[in-house]
Amino acid sequence: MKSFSELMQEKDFNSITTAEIARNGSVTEGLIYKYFKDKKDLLYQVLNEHFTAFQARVETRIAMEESSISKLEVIIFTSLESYAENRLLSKMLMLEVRNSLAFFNSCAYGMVRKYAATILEIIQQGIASGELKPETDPYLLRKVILGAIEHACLGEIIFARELDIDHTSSGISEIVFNGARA
Amino acid sequence: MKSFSELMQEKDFNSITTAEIARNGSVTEGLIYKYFKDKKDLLYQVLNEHFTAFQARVETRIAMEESSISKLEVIIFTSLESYAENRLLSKMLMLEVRNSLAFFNSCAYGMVRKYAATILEIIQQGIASGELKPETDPYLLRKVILGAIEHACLGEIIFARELDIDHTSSGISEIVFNGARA
DNA sequence: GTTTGTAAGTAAGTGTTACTCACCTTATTA
DNA sequence: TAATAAGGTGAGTAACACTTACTTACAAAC
Repeated sequence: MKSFSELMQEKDFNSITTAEIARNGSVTEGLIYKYFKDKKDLLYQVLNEHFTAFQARVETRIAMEESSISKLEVIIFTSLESYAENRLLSKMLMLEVRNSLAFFNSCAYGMVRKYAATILEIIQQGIASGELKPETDPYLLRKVILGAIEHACLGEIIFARELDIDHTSSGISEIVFNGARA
Repeated sequence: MKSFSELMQEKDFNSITTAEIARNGSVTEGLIYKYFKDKKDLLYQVLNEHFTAFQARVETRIAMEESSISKLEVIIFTSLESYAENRLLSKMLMLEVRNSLAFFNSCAYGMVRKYAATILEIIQQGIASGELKPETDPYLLRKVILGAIEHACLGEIIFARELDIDHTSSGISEIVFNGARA
């Protein structure tokens, strides 16, 4: 996993060969398959470690917020921050991970679900407390938030443009919570 | 392209072999490479046809709307409709196309840019006419809309769940234009 | 202190698959 | 009619993920 993570800093998933991973890790190719089902399984386990750390960071931060909306704002900000901090990993996540159905059975996807569950709970609390409109579909609001976060980073990640986290996260929050209509 | 489109109805991109495409199209493998740079180029040209048809449909419909917001609502609805109508193609688009940088140099991506440009123009008109808040970042609003559309379909497409177009599109519009805050 | 079971590790494959290339055949045109 | 290009072929090749038969290290159990 260490060897693979190192190589991920240099090149994308399909360009990394199992021979390279083995060589870089000073083991033989065969050994990889003693510990990992296949090359993708190796990737998913690396992602799982990353997601676990991210989830911990998110939970620490939202514990410090009072209102549901400010919790959601913190989630938006922290997500963007994480994308910006781990550009190569994010690129892999957005471009290469989802293209296999195996991902959706992996432990890494389990962490994604946990993250999504956290967001849903906050939204439901917000509706219950009257902060959010009672007619809001919580699942749909979650989708809009997650979609906005991801799409906001997509272009900047792919084309290696810099990402203004503050402007982007406050802009998303403004649109999602207050609406774009004048 | 016809042969490849047929196979796309059955299985995903990586599972379709060039040998199969050739056999199904009653030509030899070598011939494919006379007309297409590689396997992905073939995919991109199929996508390009699809995007061109979609763009035409969108433009016809928005020409019938007066306000910027209703034009954008039409775009949201039409996009969801297109995803729902072409589930396999959409799956490929969301899961398999983006994972290669070559896509971003393809003619298919050119159509995506055109679609994005259409949305941006409408947003800018909306700001100019006072329909949308003057402080709105048009690029960010576009990202939120596009991200919301895509993410709203993602789960339903991947896990083959049915997609309620009316509920989803009106829900997205409500959040994006009026905000979720009570 | 030897046996036994298992985990760690290896080297040499194999099968699949995208892609190439030298060559043939049919149409077009000067 | 000859030249040229376009349409088409089939046998190959290189790369690469993955397998397998085998060896070594090293505990604990008897």
